Amino acid sequence: MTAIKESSTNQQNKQIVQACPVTYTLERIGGRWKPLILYQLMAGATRYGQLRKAIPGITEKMLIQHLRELEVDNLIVRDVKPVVPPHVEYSLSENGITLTPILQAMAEWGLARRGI
Amino acid sequence: MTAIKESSTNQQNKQIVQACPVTYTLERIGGRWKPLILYQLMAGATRYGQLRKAIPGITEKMLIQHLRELEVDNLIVRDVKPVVPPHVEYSLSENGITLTPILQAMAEWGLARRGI
DNA sequence: GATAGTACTTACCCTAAAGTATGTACCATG
DNA sequence: CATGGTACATACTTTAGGGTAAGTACTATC
Repeated sequence: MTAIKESSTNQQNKQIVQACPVTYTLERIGGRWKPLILYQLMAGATRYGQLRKAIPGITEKMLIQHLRELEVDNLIVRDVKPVVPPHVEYSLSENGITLTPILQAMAEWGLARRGI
Repeated sequence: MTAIKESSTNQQNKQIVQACPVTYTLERIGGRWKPLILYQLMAGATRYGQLRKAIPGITEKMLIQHLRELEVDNLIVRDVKPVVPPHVEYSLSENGITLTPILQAMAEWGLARRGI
């Protein structure tokens, strides 16, 4: 139960800025680790532990937090196998798959501009 | 003269994450107001004051800060006419123009997913 | 000499995002 | 009954991005 905050200018501006559809999109795929997570999942369904190993530097808190956000935004699917020890697989949703051309375009653009 | 900071994990992770070309791209076009600024400039060269009026909510500090970053990243060009009162025009650089298909793709994606 | 108009600049504050550290649940195995 | 393995959860701290408010430079015009 998060309290309703007084609308600070910061909050107001968040709303204003969301009128821009590009901003809307950036808010779904932004965040420090989301591109890396999405990249991993573009290669196919992946377990939680695999993601953690595949993305050096990410903490468990950040990993799970971003996974939850991506799930809420309907970009990925979380599949829990009812076994023990737990086995949880993440994969791109149909909606998430529609991001791949955009991510690829951004990857190409980035590769072409930076030094290495 | 900004002091050289001890490499906090936060800093380290920034480096790590930049290995991802998508992250590199997002860092150029991210920031709350950059998409809106770029959108305005996609319509053609625009003066500082026009930008400020065209983007409701933005403060002068944020506008100039983002303009400077975009200029440093060679995405926009700053053209100062030597008159008084000052007359400064901003426009997309050739490099900046290469972003338009990506921004358009993101705009379409965003428009298709959100409510209104 | 006060005001206006454009394009900034700078010192300070506040908050949201990211990071740290530790704990939980479940069962199998030794 | 302690340990290991998987997939989380949560309280707390730090940092960087964004916002506030006020000031600057230049000249023309009243």
